[in-house]
Amino acid sequence: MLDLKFLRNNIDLVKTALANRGMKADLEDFELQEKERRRILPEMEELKHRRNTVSDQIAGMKKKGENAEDLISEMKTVSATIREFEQRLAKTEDVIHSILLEIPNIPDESTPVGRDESDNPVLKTVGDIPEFDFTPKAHWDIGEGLGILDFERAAKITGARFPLYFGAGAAMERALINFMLDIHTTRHGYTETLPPFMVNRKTMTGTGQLPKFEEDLFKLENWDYFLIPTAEVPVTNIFQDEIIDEDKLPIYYTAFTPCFRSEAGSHGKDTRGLIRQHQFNKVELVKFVKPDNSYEELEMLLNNAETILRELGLPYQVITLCTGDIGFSAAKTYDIEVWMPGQNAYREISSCSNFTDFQARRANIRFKRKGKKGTEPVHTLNGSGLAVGRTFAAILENYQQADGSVIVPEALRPFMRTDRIEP
RNA sequence: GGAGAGGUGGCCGAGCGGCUGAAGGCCCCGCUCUCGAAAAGCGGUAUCCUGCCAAAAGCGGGAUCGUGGGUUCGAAUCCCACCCUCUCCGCCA
Repeated sequence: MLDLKFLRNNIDLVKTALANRGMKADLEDFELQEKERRRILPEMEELKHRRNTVSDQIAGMKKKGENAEDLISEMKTVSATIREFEQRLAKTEDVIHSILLEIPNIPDESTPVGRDESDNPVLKTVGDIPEFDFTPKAHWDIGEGLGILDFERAAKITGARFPLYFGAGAAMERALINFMLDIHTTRHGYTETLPPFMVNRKTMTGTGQLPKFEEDLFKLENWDYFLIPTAEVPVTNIFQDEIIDEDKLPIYYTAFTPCFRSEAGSHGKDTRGLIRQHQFNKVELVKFVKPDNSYEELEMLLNNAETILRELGLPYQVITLCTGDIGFSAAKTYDIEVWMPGQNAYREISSCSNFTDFQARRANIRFKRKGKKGTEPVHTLNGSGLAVGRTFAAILENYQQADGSVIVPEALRPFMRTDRIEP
């Protein structure tokens, strides 16, 4: 959410930002409603002021045993008028608030202007792409060949786009989760958390999934609860409506959770394999920081996510998302894309973003500077560290052997009972 | 599911129709005392919106005692609904 005063004073800047994102919002209506609000407000407050002073007066008179009937009857009509003003004000404030909730964050100056994903510049490429003296297979063929993945039975149990792991496959998924959490907690200074996997509407609004993107979420019947699409949602909202002490910042949290996404509008995309599932596992990194250095923190966060890929020996590239491709709540985003030999392409495996004060304002997460008056919204950041299912797929494809077996990356071996997965 | 208790400032906790943005305490920040510290003493210390102001500071106004309604000239205090927490009983991983 943008700051009301900021928006009021920078309408043109916001218009440009929206145009760069290829979107528009009803800023004309906003200006109209905001003008209306500021017309009603002083009138109403003046009446309330009168009511407050006269009520005191009545109290004084009653104490002395004087008759206050005239004042009381006057205040009856004043109160009725106030009630009318309040209703009108509530209406315009509702409209303003709902417009505000639908305006995306302003991209940072360093976010390149562009139309869509084809305009995302590559920032760097890391690691050597493996060479094969046979035609590398896709991970779903490898996994099914090894008997560690079974999409057909998963579809029987639930439906399309659900994973089912067996044996060494299930063990490797678990090993990856432990491996990632261990690195982030022991080497990168994150505190492990294990949050709820369902959240309420307010929490979903806090991070920006609602109100605009409800169709992307799974919602429970008879409950106003949603399955989380990422741990970002429950973890960022840990400090919802709180004022954090300045010396507690920065706060780093990591969390393993399953993620649930309806993938509305992705029909026909990535229909096979682990890339696009309704349920997948992810280790997430979340930061609460002071505004002063949030972009430095983003670089560190990106590096924390990259570490996992480097440790696993997986080749990848980092791209900067352009204004046309960046998410609703983000001001700047790096995507990490892992090399998938079976598809001869880089595929997204992590997304690291600085949300600046956008989520903090929605979720009302503030901090207080020592010796200074008032509060400020914190800056929130998050990134996948990493998407576990996609990491699993990347390992199968990059470490596959001619005989159909898969070598377990060295860093992962302490977490597994084997150094090779064989049929 | 049944019975009861309760939600007040950063924290603890009093208030139960007007003089209460809210006693008292703690935390924190200044100052005094001290070579310095501790202790003690004094003072300050909520948030949001809004007017004056280029802005900051400051001053003025409004709002906020779980949330939303209601009663009243006036509500933290009374009434209704909802949410949440705790205790006991039942059920259950």
